[in-house]
Amino acid sequence: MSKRGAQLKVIAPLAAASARPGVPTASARATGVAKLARVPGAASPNTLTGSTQRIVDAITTAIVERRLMPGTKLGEQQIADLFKVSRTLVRQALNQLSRDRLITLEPARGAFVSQPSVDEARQVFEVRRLIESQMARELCAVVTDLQVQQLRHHLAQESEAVARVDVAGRTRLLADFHVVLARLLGNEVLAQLLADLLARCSLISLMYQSSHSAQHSAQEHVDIVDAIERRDARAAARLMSSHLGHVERNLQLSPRMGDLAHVLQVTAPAPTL
Amino acid sequence: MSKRGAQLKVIAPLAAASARPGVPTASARATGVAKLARVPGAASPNTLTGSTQRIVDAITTAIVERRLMPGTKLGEQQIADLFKVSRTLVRQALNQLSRDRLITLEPARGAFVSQPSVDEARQVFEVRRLIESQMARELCAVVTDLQVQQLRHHLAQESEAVARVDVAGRTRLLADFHVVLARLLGNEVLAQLLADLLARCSLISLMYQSSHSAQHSAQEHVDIVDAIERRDARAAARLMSSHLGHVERNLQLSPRMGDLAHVLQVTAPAPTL
DNA sequence: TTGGTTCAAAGTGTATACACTTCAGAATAC
DNA sequence: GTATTCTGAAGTGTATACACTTTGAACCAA
Repeated sequence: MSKRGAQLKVIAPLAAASARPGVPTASARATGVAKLARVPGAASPNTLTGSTQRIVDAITTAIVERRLMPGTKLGEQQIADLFKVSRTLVRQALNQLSRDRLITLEPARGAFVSQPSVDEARQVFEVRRLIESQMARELCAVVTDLQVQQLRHHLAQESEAVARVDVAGRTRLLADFHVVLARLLGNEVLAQLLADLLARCSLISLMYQSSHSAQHSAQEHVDIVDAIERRDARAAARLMSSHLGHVERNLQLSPRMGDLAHVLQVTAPAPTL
Repeated sequence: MSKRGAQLKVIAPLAAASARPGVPTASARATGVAKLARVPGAASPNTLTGSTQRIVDAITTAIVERRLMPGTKLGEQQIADLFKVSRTLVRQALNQLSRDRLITLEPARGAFVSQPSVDEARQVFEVRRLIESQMARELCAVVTDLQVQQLRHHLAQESEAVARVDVAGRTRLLADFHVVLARLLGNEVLAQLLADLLARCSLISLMYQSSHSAQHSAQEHVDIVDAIERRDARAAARLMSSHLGHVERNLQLSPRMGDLAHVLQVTAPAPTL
């Protein structure tokens, strides 16, 4: 009883200061939606409507920053109390999150942080390879020197975060790198699509205990930008592909001993069998 | 008053017989969600929960089959009455649809069938080219003879629908072709991603009056499958890319005379200026 | 102890109620 | 006659209420 109550305390700090900028994941959609609603001065009434977005962002961040583990139950009333809103808004938020595959809704049972299967993990990475290698290739044809500078700036931030062992920050930056590339193509649709995939990847890599060092990832990012700066399309595509390959191979996708849940393919509580 | 009431009658027939199978678009997600919820015998209780999915499917189909034109307002109570449910479920459905970009929610004003901008249209097609050309290339490496047969079967259905001028059917089949290709790669994540993009494309092509003949599309599909059968990766990718290029170029993306709404960049009702 | 049954607490699913915004038309001022 | 303000109907945003499902523990039987 009190156990479950404690589980969710992890979101509590976010309920207050959840307006933090720069969350790279699914919350990026907020920007897109705001863009579609061309109401000129609708900034402050948006804040009212955005109260469900606040919840989405908080939970997304909590998942990505590993404060909510896969399988955790998200009770509606519990979250409603934390954010001081009614279940109505919480349900809206949970629906959005389930659409992003960050949580799974089980009918009449509730919402749980998703436990992506090994298959799903492989597929997500395959899609990323497919999209991002091509993206890197095409970027070489249109990238400007100024944009390369922007990329360098991002890389600098990455290595800085790695150096000072800022786990949350570096995780965000390492993921952001890929969205930044997409955005350089001037294609917001692509950027959002990738942002969604990356949020799923965060969940996947925290579920399957990635052993891929942040240091290593950052270096591979540098290599990719080098290739892009040289306008070497083939190398850029190849490096991107192998980078994603490395990340994927460093996941413990073959179930390890001791990780009974994966071995037995059990999702949540064991069925009555 | 009665005018708006009449506008929405177009969904009415669907409210009854909306369980039609094979809608290729966003409703495909239903399958995915069902797959994630591994509850064994949860088929019949799902029907209850699926009452909001019924609404999503009906509206999706209505939009794709051009019975709901871009800009049409979707009043919550109106839809609720049609489907004999409360606004709660309607709002859930509208939220999902807005997530798919099929409708646009304007705060405190309501839901409208989306009017994708020219920019958005271009970006969606760019993403499709990026994804699908690569997809066709990779498919050549793994496709089996049996799968080629399946593709031939699909092509046969396409040309049949084209022959008997079954507009709704051929539209669905022509879009489905691309999802079928994705599914042959065995990647459900990719398939769903593409399904979403295709739903947006339906909206785009009906908004910008595509002049691309179904006949022509079907023939290009045949060419693509021919290349795949020969395992000619380069040709398959090139044909897919040019196919999508043709479809895009046949959209009236440069605003035509007489299409005041586009020329003036007005979204819905003209502002007070 | 093991297995099955019953029942109440907890939680989700849907409907309804109420507050607040938008919008159009009437009334008023100039 | 035009422009402005006011007002109420219509509609959206959020909260609350109630019905139904799930769940787990107590209880009983073998």
